[in-house]
Amino acid sequence: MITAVKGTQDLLFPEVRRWQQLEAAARGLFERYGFGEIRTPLLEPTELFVRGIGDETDIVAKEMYTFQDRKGRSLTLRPENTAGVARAVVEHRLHDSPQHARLYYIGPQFRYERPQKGRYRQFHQMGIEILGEGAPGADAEGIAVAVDLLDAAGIPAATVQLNSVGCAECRPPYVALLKASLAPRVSELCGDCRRRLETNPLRTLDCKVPSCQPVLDAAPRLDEGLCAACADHHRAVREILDLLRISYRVRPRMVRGLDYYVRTVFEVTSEALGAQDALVGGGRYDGLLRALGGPDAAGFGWALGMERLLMAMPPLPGERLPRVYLAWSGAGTYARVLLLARELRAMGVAVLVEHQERSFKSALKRADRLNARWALLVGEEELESELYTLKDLASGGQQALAAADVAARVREEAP
RNA sequence: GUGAGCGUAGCUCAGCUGGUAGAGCCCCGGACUGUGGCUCCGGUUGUCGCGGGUUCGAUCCCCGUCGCUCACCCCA
Repeated sequence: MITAVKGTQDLLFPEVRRWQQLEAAARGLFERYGFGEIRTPLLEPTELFVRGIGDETDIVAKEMYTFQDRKGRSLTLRPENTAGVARAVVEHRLHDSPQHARLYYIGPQFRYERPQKGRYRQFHQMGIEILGEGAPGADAEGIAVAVDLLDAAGIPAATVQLNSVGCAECRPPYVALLKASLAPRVSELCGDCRRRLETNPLRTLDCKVPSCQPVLDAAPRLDEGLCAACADHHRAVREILDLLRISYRVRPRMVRGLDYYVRTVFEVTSEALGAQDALVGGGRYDGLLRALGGPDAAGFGWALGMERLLMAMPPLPGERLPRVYLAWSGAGTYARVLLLARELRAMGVAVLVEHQERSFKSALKRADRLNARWALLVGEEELESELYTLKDLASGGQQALAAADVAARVREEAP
């Protein structure tokens, strides 16, 4: 048996209905905030992610689906969408176009990781990008979009966690200071932190191992290492969030795994999830466009994990589909029923026809199993009178109606 | 990449210290010859993940392997 590739999955009805509703709700919200959709390729040159995300990051170092095409070019299935959007912006010179300054995307992403709850090799993200706007209001508004989306989805217990990781000016000196402070006590750190000290010293701050905490507590604080401009920016973002009545927690040690972030970084986590509890992650990425050969333009964005959001969302009530199940019996009825079904569909009614002749009893049983809202019975009597028996499967009541009246009756209820 | 748990019918699972498999659900039909849901009756479905070993005999014990799940790492 051929099975789906590890870490990928088929989305079946009715589960897929939840995806459709989430996407529709998100599109509506994004557009109310002035965002327009962008669809970028799933496949990009590997170089894009190496330069955009950073070759030292876990994503690039060990989690990419990378392969060579027939001409030997290295291609990668996108592990996230910001780099692709940035590439498109630079390529089409969208940075000067106010029309394209606010973009959103919805689509699959790929990372070669060991799957677990809330983490898949093909997963789906929706996200926004605000380009060319360096003011702190953009950060706060971007976070507001995420919060509104989670509210609309009915997510309980979601917390915004906020931090600033500085900029190209103040971060390098801080990292040097941090490294110097931790080096003498390296023996007290966990194995992971010892490794991080070499590869990405900032990440040690995020360590949850208890024995590391005293050492990290004694280390110089990231917020104290911020330059005046970064500190002002951070303060302003918090003030605007307060103004918007968006609650958040400042986590001075939160650091994110993509190299392109500067200043604001944030996450939204939910207790409704397992170990992989981040629903949304993002931040400011001034400088990314430039790193990709574009202008020195500001950027802010986030991505939301759709599988995780759906996991945390309350379930939908069951649907009655198809709306009308057409049951028939008797010689010569089938031909009439096929035409009747088309007639009803043309009038906007969802109809399912049984192609096997079966008893009304058996047909009604199937209608019930299919969770149909109505059954339309067509036998010899109906063929004769051209009045069809419409049965309400919830109440059990039924009436004889002409085709147009059947359609009208069924359409009285919103689908 | 590392660790742990689990692979028995389409699904959820049972199978006692080894004697070659069962239930519920689902599906189909009937009781009710033009009326579903409840009830009752009947019917269909298995390389016990795969390969090897131990044994008179393995779904059960051992080894390997593949898959799934959860966790670590990291992230959405």
